[in-house]
Amino acid sequence: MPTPDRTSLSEIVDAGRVLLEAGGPAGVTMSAVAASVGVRAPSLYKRVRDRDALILLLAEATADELTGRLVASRASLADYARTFRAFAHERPEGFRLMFAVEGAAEAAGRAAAPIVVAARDLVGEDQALASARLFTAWVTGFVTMELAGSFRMGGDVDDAFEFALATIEAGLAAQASRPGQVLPAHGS
Amino acid sequence: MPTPDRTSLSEIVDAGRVLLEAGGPAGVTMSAVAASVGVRAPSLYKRVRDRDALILLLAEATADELTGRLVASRASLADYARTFRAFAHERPEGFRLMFAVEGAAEAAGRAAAPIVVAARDLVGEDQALASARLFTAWVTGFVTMELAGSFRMGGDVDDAFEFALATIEAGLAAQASRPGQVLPAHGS
DNA sequence: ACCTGAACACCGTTCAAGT
DNA sequence: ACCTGAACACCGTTCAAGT
Repeated sequence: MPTPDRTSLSEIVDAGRVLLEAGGPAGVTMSAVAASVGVRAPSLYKRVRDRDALILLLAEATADELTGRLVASRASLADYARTFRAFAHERPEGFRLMFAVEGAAEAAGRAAAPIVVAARDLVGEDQALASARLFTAWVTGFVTMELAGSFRMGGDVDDAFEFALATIEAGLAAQASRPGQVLPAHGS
Repeated sequence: MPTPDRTSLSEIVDAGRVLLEAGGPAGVTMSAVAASVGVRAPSLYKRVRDRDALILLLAEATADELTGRLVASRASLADYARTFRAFAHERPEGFRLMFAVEGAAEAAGRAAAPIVVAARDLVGEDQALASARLFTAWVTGFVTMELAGSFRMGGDVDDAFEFALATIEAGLAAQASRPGQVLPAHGS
C-alpha cells in the first residue's frame, strides 16, 4: 500500500546545508538531518545512498548556488572576485566542502564558466582559460586562507584583497599584450 | 611503580601522518594510531587530549615540514612556488589539513615567512607583505584545486602553473614601479 | 512504497584495576 | 607512572516488520 512521502531529497539537502553551516561537517549527522525533516534516520537511505553521498550533494548544491550568484553579478573579473568572496563568507562550510569532497570538482568547475568569459574580455581568446584558472585559484586560495584564519594577525584584509585584484589584473593585461601564446584548454 | 614508556608523542604523530596520507582523515583512528605504535587506544590519551588535538598536531607537523622545505629551497618566488606545489603533491592530505583544521593557521603562517623575504626582493619593502599574501593565496588555491581534481578535464596543468607564475610576477613588477603605496602589515 | 524500531559494527573516550 | 580491558555514548547502516 503506497504511503504519501513524508519528505523529499531537496528538503533533505536544504536541512543538511543548514546543519552544515551551523555545526560544520560533524554536525551533519544522519539523525540530525532526519530530525530536521521530521523522519527517522533509516528513512534517509531511501533518497541517499549513504552519508558521503549526502555530503557530496551539499557540496554540489553550494557550488550550484555560487554559479547562480556569479551569473547574476556584473561581468568584470573584479565583480566576480567580490561576489565569490562574499559568498564564501556567507557559506563558509559549504565553500570548504566544494574543494574538500571527492567528486565535487565538476560542480565547482561550473562556477568557473562565467569567469572564463570575463577573462576573455580582458586578455583575449587565447589566454582566457589559463587566465580564468589563475584568477580562480587566487580567489579560492585567498578566501580559503581567510576562512582558516591566516589573516588574523591584524591589518586590513579588504585592502589586501583589492591590492591583489589590481595586481592580477595588471599582470593579465601585461600578458595579453604578448602575441598569441596559445595554451591548451584545461578543464574548468 | 614507574614503567618504561612504550611510545612517545613524536612517534604517535609520525604514525598519524602515515595513516593520514594512506587513508585520509577517516583513516586516522585512535585504534589505528595506537596499533601503529604498539599500544592500545586508551594509552594515547596520556599524550594527546583527544582526536581533534591529534589531528591538529598532524596539520602543524605538516606545516612545519613545509616551512623547512621552503627555507631550504632557493630564494626566488618561482622556486618557492614549485617547492610548495611539489610538497602538496607529496603530502596531499596533510596539506589539506593545514587549511581545514581550526588552529593550524599559525603554523601554516610560519611557512609564509620566507616568501615575504622573496617578495621584498621583487617589489620592495612597502608591498612585500601584501605581495607575499597574494602569491601564497594563488599557490594555495592552485594546488587546492589541482588536488580536488578541478583540472582533470585535460590540458597541461604544468603549463597553466607556469603561465600563472609568470603573469603574477609581471603584475607584481608593475605594482612595484608605482610609488610607495604603503599597505598596513597583515599577519602571516 | 515508504517508514520505523531493533540490532550490529565501529569509533571516541573514561576509568578502575593492574604492573 | 604508564598501560589495559571493560564499559558507555554515539554514529552509520541494515533489515524485518509495520502501514
